[in-house]
Amino acid sequence: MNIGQAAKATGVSAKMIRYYEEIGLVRPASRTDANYREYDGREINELRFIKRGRNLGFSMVEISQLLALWRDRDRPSREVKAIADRHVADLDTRIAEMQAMADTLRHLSHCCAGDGRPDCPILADLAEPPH
Amino acid sequence: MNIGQAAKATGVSAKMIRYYEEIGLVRPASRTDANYREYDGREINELRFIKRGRNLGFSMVEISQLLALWRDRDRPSREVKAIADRHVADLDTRIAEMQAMADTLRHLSHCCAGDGRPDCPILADLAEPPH
DNA sequence: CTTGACCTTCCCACGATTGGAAGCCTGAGG
DNA sequence: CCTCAGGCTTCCAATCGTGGGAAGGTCAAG
Repeated sequence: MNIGQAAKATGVSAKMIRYYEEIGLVRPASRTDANYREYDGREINELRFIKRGRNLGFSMVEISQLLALWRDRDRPSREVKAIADRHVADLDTRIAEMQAMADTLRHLSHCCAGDGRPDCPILADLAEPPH
Repeated sequence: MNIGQAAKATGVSAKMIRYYEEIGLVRPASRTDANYREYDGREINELRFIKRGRNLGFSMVEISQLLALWRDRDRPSREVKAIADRHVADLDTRIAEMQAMADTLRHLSHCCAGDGRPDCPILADLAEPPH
């Protein structure tokens, strides 16, 4: 299984697979005589793990920690949960921030005629000193 | 008013003020004999406008468009509203994505004992093929 | 053997921000 | 008047995760 097939099987692009190897997230793949990387089931599973982690919004650092815990059959689930909970808290913070932005803008947009005239509460708000 | 005072007055760091000038977001500041940038009320207002736009999550491109509309006293408010609405839609999309991540993780974390034992539904989910 | 589709490494770009180094300038106190 | 801290200048680099592309080697089907 070369890098292209691994990419197709995991949803991780070949570029990214090489990058993950470069930063030490996954072990360097073994090579064929022609210097092609080759992947087996174990590596495919790790790449899928990474992909799923990215889809859940984990940073590379967090994924690296999760991978380490996954590889360790004696891990305490406490540690996994801690990482997940911290990430959820982080997501919630960012969601709240974006929600506040969206709410503010929705209100301003609602008050904006949106026609050919220049008067615009959106610009008026942006021009105001940050309250 | 030099760049440090402008930074303090607007909440935009001196680094960023220089950067905004470099990319053409704001006009190059006039200079003193000693080659120091100097800022007056007009520029301070523009920097505040940018700051407020950033706080509302607009990209630099969007802010550049909003700034242009702000400077144009004959702008149709329709255009401002369109930019704002597009941004709100974008925020809503990203909020929904992050909400889905958070919900998934909350569920998994809730099912995880979080003690000294290795069994962990969070890792189990990450290891599964992306459904 | 040719051809096209792959692989390899290497460098560059994005967006927005921060950091640092080296060198000049300003302003306040001694 | 001199000095010293701190602010200004420019330039270069790093962040994070991803994608693009060039130049060259390799594989497989026709």
